[in-house]
Amino acid sequence: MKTIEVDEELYRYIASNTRHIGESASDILRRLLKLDEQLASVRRQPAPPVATAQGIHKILEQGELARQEAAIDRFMLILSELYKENPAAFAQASDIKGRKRIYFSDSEESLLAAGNTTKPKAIADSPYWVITNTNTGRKRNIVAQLMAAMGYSHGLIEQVCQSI
Amino acid sequence: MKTIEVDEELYRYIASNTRHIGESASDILRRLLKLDEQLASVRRQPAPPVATAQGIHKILEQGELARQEAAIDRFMLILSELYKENPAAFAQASDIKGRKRIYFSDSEESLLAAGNTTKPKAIADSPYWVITNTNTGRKRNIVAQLMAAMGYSHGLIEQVCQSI
DNA sequence: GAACGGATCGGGGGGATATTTC
DNA sequence: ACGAAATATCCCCCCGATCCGT
Repeated sequence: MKTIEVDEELYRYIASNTRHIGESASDILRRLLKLDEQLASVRRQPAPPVATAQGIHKILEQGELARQEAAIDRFMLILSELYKENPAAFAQASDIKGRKRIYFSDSEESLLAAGNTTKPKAIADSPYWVITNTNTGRKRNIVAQLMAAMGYSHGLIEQVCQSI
Repeated sequence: MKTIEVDEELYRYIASNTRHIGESASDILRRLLKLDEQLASVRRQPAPPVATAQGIHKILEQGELARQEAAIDRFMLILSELYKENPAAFAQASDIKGRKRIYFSDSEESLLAAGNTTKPKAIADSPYWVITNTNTGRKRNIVAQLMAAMGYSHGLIEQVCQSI
């Protein structure tokens, strides 16, 4: 991170273009300057086609999920499977966040920056990281939000969360 | 002068756009953002012909509104969209107020000063703030008043308020 | 920042409802 | 004094992250 000086008016202009709380000056400027043009146009787009959910069914049915001792292992396994099943949908859905923490990111640092002791972990077979310092209820919650945004059915979501 | 933090890449991008030695970061950003032109165009007040209402229709139809969990999120999204659709009309319409509270302002302080615990929030992509400590009925009310003053049709106003 | 999982509890936001004002 | 409208208190629930147990 570098520090630069900007005049009052420019500062207010930048601040007025905040999209959501906690958005950094860098993020805002990048958007305004269209620095990541191609990425931006890909995001935000059409509804994710519901995945086949084969991988999810597989870990549910052949007990791979149940075999995990701790909630966090089940949590991480599910996330990894969700990513593999539909990377594009996962990418779109993964911008869910809490009141101040960001839940997913492609970098450990940004997760650390958005909260204290968030204990980020890398999601296996994916470029993503998740926050991990949460109780089990919230882990269920995060999975439910993610799956909903990815287009999975309510029933399957319930089933998966049940088993965390 | 205020200082902001920017990431490495952005910093290099800004530096690479120096026109002459000694040019300040502020100057470069102002040029890149075309800030002076933009401010001028806002000040020019280009008569508020009823906007096309494209943005409003968009968030209504493609479910972005419905996707918001809480009433306040829908409220804030609508206001942001209304501003973007017609900044000049918004500016003129936004002086609506209650018995003692001011509803909109370009500063948090003035909203705080005009009432107790008004819980002001910044409107995304705009220089405005709104009061937030109201029940849902009043939120509808505020949106209705604002849209009416901006010249939207009764039908569309009803539709939008319904969905808050 | 290094053990780690995650329950528990403090803090804060949303907004219905009680209260106040006209 | 009564009703309607506006205010803002206050309760509930959600989120964060400390800290306890393993």
